[in-house]
Amino acid sequence: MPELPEVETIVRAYRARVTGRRIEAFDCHWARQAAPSVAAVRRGVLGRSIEGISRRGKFIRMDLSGEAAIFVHLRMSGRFEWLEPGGSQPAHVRAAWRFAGGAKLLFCDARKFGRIIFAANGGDPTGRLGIEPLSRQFTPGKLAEILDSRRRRLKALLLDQTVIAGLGNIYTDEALFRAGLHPLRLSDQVTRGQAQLLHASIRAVLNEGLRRNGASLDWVYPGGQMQNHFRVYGRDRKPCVVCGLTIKYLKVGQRGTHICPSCQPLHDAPP
DNA sequence: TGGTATGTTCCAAA
DNA sequence: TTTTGGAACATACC
Repeated sequence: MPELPEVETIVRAYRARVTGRRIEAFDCHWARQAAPSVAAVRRGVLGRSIEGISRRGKFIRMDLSGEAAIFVHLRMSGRFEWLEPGGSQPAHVRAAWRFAGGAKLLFCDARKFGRIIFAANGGDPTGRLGIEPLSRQFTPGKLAEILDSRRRRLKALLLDQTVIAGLGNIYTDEALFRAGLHPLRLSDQVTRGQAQLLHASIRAVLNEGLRRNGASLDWVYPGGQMQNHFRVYGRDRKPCVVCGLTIKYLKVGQRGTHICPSCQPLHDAPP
């Protein structure tokens, strides 16, 4: 489900609620979602306080007292819910942290793909992630270097979290559309000028997603508005907002992909 | 009923 | 060595 803007929105929404809370209990009902194990996570978090919450790529990181941290990846359908004592349980609760006072942070996940990882000195699952696309280090030159040093389809490259961390299927389609680049174009066949445009497009779609609190497409992630401002994602068989031609749906590396065949040519026109 | 889903990982094949 | 394809994970929705 969530990509960088959605995860960041969740982190911001929960920051005030979880910061400073002392964890009194942890449980997880679907064992494979907790790593290294449910018992290890419980042992690790019990008695510690949450000192901060942040995002790295699509991971949520909760720093704990005593040099430890919890990492949560929501994958396709994970979400957080807040439960006050006496409140009613939402559907698909897979794990819960109970704090002093009785309030609970719930981890709900219909598809059970999400992960909760406890790390004490090392074992940080975000270590393999690529550059943050909204960071100062992500420059047009850096993107050009990333594209040049490989020969991969643009869509596959942008979705690769070890290269750039945080883009998912939606924002990748939106960024490629705004840059006028076909998802199947090979990365080393992108000109310097196109790389610059792609860089600006990536930042623009992510920033717009943040401004609109993410995109809400189904029951999984509520509250966002970005779904009302897609230019290409989910618009197959509808007219392109730029040229009016019909938006096409194709599969690229098992992922549904939306393009305007006219605005996103596979090859540059000869001079 | 079958196809589809905002994600990642693992292995085989090219 | 690098890149891609397919399956797997598990469930809900239309």
